[in-house]
Amino acid sequence: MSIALRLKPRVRPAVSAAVKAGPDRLSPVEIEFVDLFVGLARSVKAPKSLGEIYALLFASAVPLTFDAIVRKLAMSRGSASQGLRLLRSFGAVKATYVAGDRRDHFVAETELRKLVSGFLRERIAPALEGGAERLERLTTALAAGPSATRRTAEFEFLRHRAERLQGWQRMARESLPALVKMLDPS
Amino acid sequence: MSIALRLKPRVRPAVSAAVKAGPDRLSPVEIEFVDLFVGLARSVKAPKSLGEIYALLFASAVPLTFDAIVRKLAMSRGSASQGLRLLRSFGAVKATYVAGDRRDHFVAETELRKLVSGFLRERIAPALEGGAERLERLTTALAAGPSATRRTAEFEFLRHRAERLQGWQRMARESLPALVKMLDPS
DNA sequence: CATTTTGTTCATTTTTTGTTGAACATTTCG
DNA sequence: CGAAATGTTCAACAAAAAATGAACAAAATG
Repeated sequence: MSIALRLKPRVRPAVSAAVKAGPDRLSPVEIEFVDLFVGLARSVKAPKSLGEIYALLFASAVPLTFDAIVRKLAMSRGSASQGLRLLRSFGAVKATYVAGDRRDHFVAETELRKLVSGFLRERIAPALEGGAERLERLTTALAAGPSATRRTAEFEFLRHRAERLQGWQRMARESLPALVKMLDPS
Repeated sequence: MSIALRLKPRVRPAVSAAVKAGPDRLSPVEIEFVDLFVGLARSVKAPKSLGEIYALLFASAVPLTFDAIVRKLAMSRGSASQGLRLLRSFGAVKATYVAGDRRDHFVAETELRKLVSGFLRERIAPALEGGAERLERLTTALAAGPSATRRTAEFEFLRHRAERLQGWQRMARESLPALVKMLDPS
């Protein structure tokens, strides 16, 4: 593919060549960034490719195109596409417009507050909602009365535990936003 | 195996039978608990078995033996063993002593504060440490000087980004404990 | 001691998750 | 319009993670 590019006769558009090409290999420093972020990704049990992509953007002073990401990370288009989608859904990456180039150009969002709140919004909040739903079902099943459970003491215990779960939910709804707020200034 | 048990002639020891056996099937309410906790486990990308075990203990008024867990959840001994180990490492499950029974008896820890702090201690803290280590390496690679990177502007940018990472670490070290503290009272 | 009970380890199998790449839109350009 | 550029989707493949169960260790029991 790079061969095809080279073979294609082109007028040298002064700057464009340097901008478009760039080295296909990661610099030592970039490798360190990638290494670091891949480690972080793994620790959150996110796909490695996410870490790679984010690292590359984090370490880039200029917005990078889809193609640049694919080339520099030697990664499939499919992974890049899906990785970028996820990163965007988390608000960890933004697409910026670059004049004179119809391709998307991506930039890393580096504000910790935004990253965390994106993570909470996309990963944690849904789980909490799902939990709330199930908790209702549980309460219903429980409300079927002591008839469902043999002894009343047992029944009372379960009711107590269900309440404990509600307490957890309340805590989560209160303290997670507080945590985000805590990350605000420097 | 269950056949072998049945074939083995036994004197009925009055109470012991009921204590030892218990229903091998989950009650509808227990199923709801398991369902809920398996969902939570998945959302944290923890193995399903963790959720099952914790749910069972959470919904049990009495400490359960290893064997009871294996039977009620119809799960392999291997999974139960590993699951319990992990849960204990998180402080989510405690082993209690029960007189006249040499087997371990397990109870769920239900204080959200303890669960979260265990999670942070076992899963997040190590990641942060690893990150710190890599960040040092990165800083070193960067300190190799602008010589390593072509332009000084680029170099300055990378230095800036590395500092940003240090900021993240500081934030994490400060706010995570604060979050735990926030979960304390009711 | 030999035996049973209780639980752990670990090689293997199963399941889940991530990656790849080619086919398929869609848009731009000449 | 036809060709090229740019991305996305998805079926097939690969890698990683989890579950299984039999072999093993340790402790208690008789």
